[in-house]
Amino acid sequence: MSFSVASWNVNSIKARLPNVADWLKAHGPDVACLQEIKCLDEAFPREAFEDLGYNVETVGQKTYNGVALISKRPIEEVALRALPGGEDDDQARYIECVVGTDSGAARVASLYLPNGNPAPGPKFDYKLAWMKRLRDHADALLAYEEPTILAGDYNVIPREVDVHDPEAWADDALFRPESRDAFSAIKWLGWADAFEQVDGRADQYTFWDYQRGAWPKNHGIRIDHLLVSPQAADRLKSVEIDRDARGAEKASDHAPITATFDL
DNA sequence: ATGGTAGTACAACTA
Repeated sequence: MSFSVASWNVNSIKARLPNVADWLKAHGPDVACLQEIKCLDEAFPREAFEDLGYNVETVGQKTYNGVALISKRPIEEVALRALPGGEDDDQARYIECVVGTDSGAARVASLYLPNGNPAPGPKFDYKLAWMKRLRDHADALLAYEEPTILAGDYNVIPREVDVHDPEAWADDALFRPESRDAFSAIKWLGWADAFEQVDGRADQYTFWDYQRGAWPKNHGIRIDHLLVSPQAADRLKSVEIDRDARGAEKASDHAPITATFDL
């Protein structure tokens, strides 16, 4: 039995609907975790996805942020519409659902971790605080001993080999030691980076800036990740980054990344 | 060292 989960920062679902719909028709993952939908829940084009066979859950926000989780499998429960511990945090960055699989169920989250630039500063402080909340929640989730996939735009470059020019990014919030250490600390709780688990090659990017010809020059970074619990890691079959989606007309600056499980 | 692009929304912010 096959169960696939994709993560894609679409950079506005309204601007990207043709790209996303075409991609879903061609690839059809069981679950797609979308980030930066940049619209309120009522403005999300849910019918377009329902017509493709997806159930739709969103945590939207006007202009910025916003996440969606769409699933061909039944959504048995919307477990969370925000990351715990953020009483004064009104940014739409997290949704967590339980979806049915052929072998039972899987827990899947779509998350959009704060960018954090410029660093240092209040935005960087917010990023690190959000990562601490994510760590605490990720630790709690492991106790369920379920197949769990935390998919999203983490805005963290984990390794030197995940950026075309490490020196140029040294002071960036996406590559600073504090960000990388916080990401590493989550993994050391017992989570695996799906890409590193099955591939781990250097120079495999998921984001290329619109500026400075980053895409044609392949000046990219790997910041979109699927962290998987042991019960999902044991069933992980493959991971694919779809660069073709980044090369399309009117593309998002992120490429989708898909993990496939024997679940 | 600056500016280059894209999206939202119509000025300026985010990335």
